[in-house]
Amino acid sequence: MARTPFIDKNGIKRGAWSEDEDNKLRAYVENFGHPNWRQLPKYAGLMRCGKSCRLRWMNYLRPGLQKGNYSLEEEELIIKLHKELGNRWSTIAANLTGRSDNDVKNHWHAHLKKRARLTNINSSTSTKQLTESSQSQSEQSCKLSEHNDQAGYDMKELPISASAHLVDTSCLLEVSSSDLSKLYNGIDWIEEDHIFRSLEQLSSINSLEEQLPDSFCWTSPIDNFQTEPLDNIWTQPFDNFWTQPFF
DNA sequence: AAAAAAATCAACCGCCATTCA
DNA sequence: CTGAATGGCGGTTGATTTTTT
Repeated sequence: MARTPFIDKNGIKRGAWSEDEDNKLRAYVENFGHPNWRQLPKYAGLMRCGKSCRLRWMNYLRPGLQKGNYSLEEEELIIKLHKELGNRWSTIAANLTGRSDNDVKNHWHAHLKKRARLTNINSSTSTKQLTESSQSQSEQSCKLSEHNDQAGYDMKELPISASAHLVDTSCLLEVSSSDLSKLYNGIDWIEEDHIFRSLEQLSSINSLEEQLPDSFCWTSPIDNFQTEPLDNIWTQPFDNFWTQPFF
């Protein structure tokens, strides 16, 4: 993951930090603070440049930092703030406890970008409606075919069906067709390359739950699903499937 | 089992704003 | 005012790990 450590032509160490370096930096900052990052490595006994020390402290060593395991609430907040603020990562990170701007930025690019795009695609069905739909469990209908993916998200795996019903707040759409109900968790579902097929009776949902992302929010109206790889699904007959355009 | 592709994420780079001599 | 020093920010990279083929 990290870059291979090396000494540059000025005698400055670069690349991944060793545990020993971490300890030196941590010990120094905890005792003396960081009034001057450029001077710090000299006094802390580090061969790093000040910039590297600052980065290491801010993104990794700083107390109270939280790594990984973003909650659904955090992810939704990031998406919301990004929509309002754009790529102002430090401002966005400041609204989350224990997250560095670098970490938030990485998480955005790795996990949230596509989901946010779908949220935009679904903007004709507002967040308000999404919430109301979830609370009342009434079905809010929207035409998938009306959605225009201006952001260029690759929707190649999604068939267009007659209608879609929002069923909860975590980008879940229940897609209905004449003889088959399918469910997908927006982007996460596509990333997983699975389709969630509704079955009338299913003894267990364990296998599905294991494959869902941590952020997945299970909702009561959909009790029984099983997963199948997309390839399996697409080889099976499907009403109007091949005549319907993709989006 | 092996190779290729994708994902991950720590660290780097260049630029900008502010401070200060 | 000017310019150097500094902290901070956002875009990007790339080594390693994980997943897929």
